[in-house]
Amino acid sequence: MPAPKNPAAEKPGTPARGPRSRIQKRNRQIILDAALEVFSTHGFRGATLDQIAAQAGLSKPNLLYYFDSKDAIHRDLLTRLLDTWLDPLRMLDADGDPQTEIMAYMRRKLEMSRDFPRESRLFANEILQGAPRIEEFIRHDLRSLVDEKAQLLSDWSQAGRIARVDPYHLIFSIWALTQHYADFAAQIGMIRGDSHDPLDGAEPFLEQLYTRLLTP
Amino acid sequence: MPAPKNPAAEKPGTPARGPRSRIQKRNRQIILDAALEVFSTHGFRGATLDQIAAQAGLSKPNLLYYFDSKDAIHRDLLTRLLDTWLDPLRMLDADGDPQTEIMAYMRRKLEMSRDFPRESRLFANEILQGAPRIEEFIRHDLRSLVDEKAQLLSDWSQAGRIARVDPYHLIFSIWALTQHYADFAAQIGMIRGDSHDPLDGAEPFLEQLYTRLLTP
DNA sequence: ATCAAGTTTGACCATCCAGTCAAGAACCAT
DNA sequence: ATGGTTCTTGACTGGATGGTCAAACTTGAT
Repeated sequence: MPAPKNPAAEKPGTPARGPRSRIQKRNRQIILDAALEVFSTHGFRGATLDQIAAQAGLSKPNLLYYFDSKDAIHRDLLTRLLDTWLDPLRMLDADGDPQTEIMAYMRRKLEMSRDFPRESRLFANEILQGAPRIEEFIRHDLRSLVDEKAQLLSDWSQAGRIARVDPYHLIFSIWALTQHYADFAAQIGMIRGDSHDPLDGAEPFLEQLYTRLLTP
Repeated sequence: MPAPKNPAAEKPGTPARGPRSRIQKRNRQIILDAALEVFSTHGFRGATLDQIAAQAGLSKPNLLYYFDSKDAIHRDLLTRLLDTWLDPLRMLDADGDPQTEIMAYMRRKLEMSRDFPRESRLFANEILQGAPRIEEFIRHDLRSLVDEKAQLLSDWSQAGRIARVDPYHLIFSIWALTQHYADFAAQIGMIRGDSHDPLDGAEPFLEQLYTRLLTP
């Protein structure tokens, strides 16, 4: 009298906390990487499981052995992304030198565009669609962090340690300028030549820009 | 013996150059407006004809009476968009005062983000997906325009009429900073409060930023 | 009023796509 | 080697979606 299903061995997805075998770990990573590639360029609805499966070199049913659904893959990617998305801004240190700190923040964000352009595009896709899946994150985690750091920037500004600038727009400008190099890389490549690194020259330019903007 | 089809009266779409009746003109406009709304937030594949039909208050077959296909609607929107997308940069006048001209360009782009945020998001969606449908436009029209204006900026820079800046990154920075307010409006709204106008304070900030950047 | 052209739609079709399932293949502890 | 577990997949299903069509309705010139 066999049980209708193996009771303990559910889908490895959500219930089993950590991937057990080496195969699990490896394949889940392969799938997430393939899915990041596909979701970041086609958006959630524009991506198909077949595309992701092909990209991963696995069969579609095999994807669904490792993840409960297309949505679960996407959610997993977003969760991992958001975990680290705030870090650069979090590191803005109230005790450091204002200009140095802001410059370092800009540089960290630029590095993220260089090292994780697909993650940036995944995020951009989500925001473009009205951020339905990460609304809570933005309204709470991101908002409170931004409010806190804007206050810090405002204090620095008041104290004359940086020029008088609107702190929110200062933060938005860093987001816009750095993420642009990841999100619009296709356009930049077509304009400057595809062999050209889109980020070439970006850092000196942004350093010049923010030095001039922030110096009191 | 009626002809199997009315021979001259094809689909009003491509063949008939201009919409004839008042109804044609009105409904095509309604459809394009609805489609812009839906495509700009969901992307091409994420949008459905049913969504567009509902938004337009028309039936799905009726959409397809006015346009040959989903793709035709999208193509029409993009074509109309690209027609005007270059205008702000085109207006950058070699005979004007450099700082005034660049500032005016920035302001025109910011106005476009204010007045046509959906068009900006439609464009952003297209670029995020690797610009498959507008690659030719970018590689030829946009690229040659940017090259030309970059040369102009470079000349101004060499002549000491503006600070020494990388002309390409200067242009990209204007794109990034202005389009961000349209493309990431959802995020800005969630951070600053949805009742708050996302663009509030943007113009003074950008004026300050570019004044400081460009003054020699 | 009449009728031909233009407009609208319910019903339908073919394809695509997320997700299922049962059977088979690979793995691994003994 | 053996047997239970984990992994893999071909074949399938149900629903969504782009697009068709013929029949009906509306419009406007006469």
